Amino acid sequence: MKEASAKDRILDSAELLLAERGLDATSLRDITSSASVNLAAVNYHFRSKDELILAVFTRLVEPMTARRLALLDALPGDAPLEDVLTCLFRPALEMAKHKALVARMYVERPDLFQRIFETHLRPSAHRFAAAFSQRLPGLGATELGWRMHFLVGLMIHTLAAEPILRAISGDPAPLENMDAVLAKLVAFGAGGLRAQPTLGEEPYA
Amino acid sequence: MKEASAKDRILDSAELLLAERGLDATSLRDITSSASVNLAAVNYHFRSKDELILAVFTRLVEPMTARRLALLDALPGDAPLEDVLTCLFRPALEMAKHKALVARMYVERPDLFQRIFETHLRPSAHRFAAAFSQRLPGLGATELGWRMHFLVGLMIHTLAAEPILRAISGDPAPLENMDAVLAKLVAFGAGGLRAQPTLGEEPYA
DNA sequence: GTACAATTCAAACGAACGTATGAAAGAGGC
DNA sequence: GCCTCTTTCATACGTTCGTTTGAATTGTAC
Repeated sequence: MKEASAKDRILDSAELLLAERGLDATSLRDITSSASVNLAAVNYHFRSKDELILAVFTRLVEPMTARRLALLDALPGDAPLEDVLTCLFRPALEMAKHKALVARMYVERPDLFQRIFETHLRPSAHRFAAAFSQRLPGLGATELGWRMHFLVGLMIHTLAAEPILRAISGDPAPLENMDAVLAKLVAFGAGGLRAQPTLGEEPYA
Repeated sequence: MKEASAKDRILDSAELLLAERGLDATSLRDITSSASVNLAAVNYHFRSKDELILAVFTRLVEPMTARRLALLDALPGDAPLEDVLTCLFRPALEMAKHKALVARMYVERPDLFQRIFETHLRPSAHRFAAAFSQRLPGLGATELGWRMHFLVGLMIHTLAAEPILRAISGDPAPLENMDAVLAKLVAFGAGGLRAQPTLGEEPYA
């Protein structure tokens, strides 16, 4: 049993705590004491708290994107819309227990989120846009952009909502049954994508 | 032209700054200097920062709920699903320039959000659930609960996404044309609500 | 073993935060 | 005028934060 390096232990603890408590609310002291390393180790291995957050997020997003594209590539060309949505949603739901981090990043640090989006998310977004467009011939690029934006909303909200769902529903682990949640997400998303497009024109993307 | 009271000026400044910068990231000193009041005024008129946040949020949510119910009550019994969704979404989009506050509250302070939900949102949620259920006879209570959860996700995400949309699309005010956004939200939401329900059973609510 | 780089450590820095205090100023009734 | 209650004010308290420093320790190659 190899000991994990200090750098990795910091990443692990940060991933857990940042998702659990929030970005601002988690101090470097929380992280380093949880990781059993010295406080200064963060600024030695990473350069600042922001860079640490970025590293945590990158480590989380990179395999997710890879998995998404792998699933999409493995899909037959005539696969239904629902299957494409599954390729998009499943890897997000699979992200261990740290789903909330994406949502926190999204609203607390849009500046950092955008950096991740440009480098890791935008290329795969284009791939999915093409897959959707092929299956929704009546939809213009503008309308599709908005609808993909809505899909992101469904996803991020569901990832972030575990504590809320727990409080509201009383279920201690409402996202436990991943496949059931995934099925509901896919059904709703497909229904929304297939809706009759509106008439107004809006610039987007 | 009557001068606004210190209490109201604090609420106004807090509403603006909290939505703009985030809950933790906005200090009481930011708020009081923007409102041109003494720092101690916050702890005099409200008891703490948390109570101030709660007051800001309550002042925002109360008329929104009232407007929602008013719109819903004015709806003919045979109005289509889309009209019910409009009653739900329009008041949210109408909330001046401080829409992002709802989303920030949602992910940064779920504890405070839940207090607001219980007192101001849950009753109207039941009214809307009934309106939806009546128009979607095939949908069980569990499935409807999840789909309303998805609707909240659409809404909160759209409210929160202005800075992201601005960064991604380049449009300086992508939510400016409220009616167009509303139409897209309603179309997508109605499509999702009408989708074929999944088979799995999940406890909810 | 010795030299050199990489890592860890305890300790401290200045800044910013929410909150509290007690005196000063203002408003209204008499 | 004076008394009382409300509101404002400057100032300070104690805490926590991200970051830095310089010495101690560990690892590695010769």
